Amino acid sequence: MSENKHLCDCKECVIRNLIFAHLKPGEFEHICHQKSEQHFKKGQIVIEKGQPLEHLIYLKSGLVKYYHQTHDGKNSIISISVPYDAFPLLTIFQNNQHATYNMSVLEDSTLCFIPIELIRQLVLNNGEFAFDFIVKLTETSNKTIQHFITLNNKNLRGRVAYFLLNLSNNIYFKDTFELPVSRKEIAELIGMTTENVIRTLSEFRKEKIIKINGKEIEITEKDRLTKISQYG
Amino acid sequence: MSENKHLCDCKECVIRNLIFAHLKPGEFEHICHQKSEQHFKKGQIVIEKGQPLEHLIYLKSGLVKYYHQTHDGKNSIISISVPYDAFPLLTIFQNNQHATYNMSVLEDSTLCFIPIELIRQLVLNNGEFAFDFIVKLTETSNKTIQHFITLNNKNLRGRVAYFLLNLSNNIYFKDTFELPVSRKEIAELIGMTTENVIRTLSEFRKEKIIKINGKEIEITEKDRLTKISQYG
DNA sequence: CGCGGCTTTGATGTTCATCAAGTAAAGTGG
DNA sequence: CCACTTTACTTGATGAACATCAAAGCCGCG
Repeated sequence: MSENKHLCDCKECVIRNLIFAHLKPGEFEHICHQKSEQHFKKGQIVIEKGQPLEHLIYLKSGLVKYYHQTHDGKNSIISISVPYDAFPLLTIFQNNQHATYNMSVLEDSTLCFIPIELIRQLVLNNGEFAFDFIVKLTETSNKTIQHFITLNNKNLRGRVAYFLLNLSNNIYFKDTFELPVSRKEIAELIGMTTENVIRTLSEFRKEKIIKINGKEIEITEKDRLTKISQYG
Repeated sequence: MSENKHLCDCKECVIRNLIFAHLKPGEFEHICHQKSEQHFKKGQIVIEKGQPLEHLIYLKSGLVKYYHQTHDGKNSIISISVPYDAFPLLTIFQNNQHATYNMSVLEDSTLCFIPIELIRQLVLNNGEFAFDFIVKLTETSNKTIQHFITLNNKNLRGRVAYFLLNLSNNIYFKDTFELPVSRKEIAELIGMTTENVIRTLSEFRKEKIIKINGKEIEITEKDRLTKISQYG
């Protein structure tokens, strides 16, 4: 490629290395010109179940949740996504292009919108891209299914422990961190009531397994927490 | 293609219309020569979690289950697959080619084994195939996730009703049918104990919503069953 | 014909959701 | 910036839903 005054900022984007690793230069430019970025404020709803879906919606910065709402208004969080997570891949290419889940923003976030038609063309014309796409899709799908299986085999203490350990080991990579979500959202994610999330956290505090200061959590006895999570 | 004495029997196979709709003639022959068929008897295990996975394992006839086993030996059934179901797609192309779930046979079954490498080549070289593959993958994944969400939002009566209606409406397309699984397997599929599955079925019988004769079920009051499934 | 797995029902206990009530924190409008 | 309102958090008490335990009948299979 020759030099270009307006360097496409997609080139800096980490997504590139995740699902766009095998793009040819022309394809890359194309995406860059058709994509758009949008900012959302905490709490804003990005898309609701049933709405027409015309873009692959990717998280550049911030935090989002995908959730399901029952007829009586109870929410179940299916996944909380950090930037460059592959979960959005699961939500496109399905029954006549309508959103399967609700998506809203947990923190102020920047989202990237890429027309689905563009992705479809890439799949059709670039085998390596298609393969990468499938691998990511499979991994994400299995991770999500595994999440549900795991929860169904744990009691309340096990679930809360599992949630805390997941944050510590897979997201923040340290033992002290800020909870990115409310107690209510924890409850919706791990399938219990808000009261019982709080109760269980308090128990852990009294048992000196964790320290709590508002949204700040410090895991002081990771071994015990791990055992509780494994439950037996 | 010129005439061929040994017509490939894949040509008759329904799978063709599901994920192999867009194969070019040469590709088709190739699959046909590399695939192999195997018969399994009721109860036999086809593959266990962690074993190397070298084939896309497709169900031609019979019934199989994919399940997860906890450390203390309890099973959760993730999916029960009828012939030509797309669930097997979810199980290939993942972390270094090892099985994610256990797979065993619920009835005497015929399975078709297609080398994964062959599928990979198809994805790389045939964009339409890749696209079909992705759509099926997405649909199956969402159906499975939906299964878990649905269960988590139902009480025991709702779950059993949902299970029966699923068989009646989506599998057998009639109101009288043979249960293809034991009470224990129903329990493992919808996340409750065997005793409570039986108890709930008995309740429905006493309430004259269904008739039971061993494994034969007749749904006599589908409306009420549907309401119970919707729960509220 | 007897053994083991599947099925069924009842009795009991535990886990968890629900209800209630109060405190702390965080928006909101004047 | 403060009064006001709303939302988030916390703890305790209660009851319902469900798992577990126990015991017996049934069926298929060697």
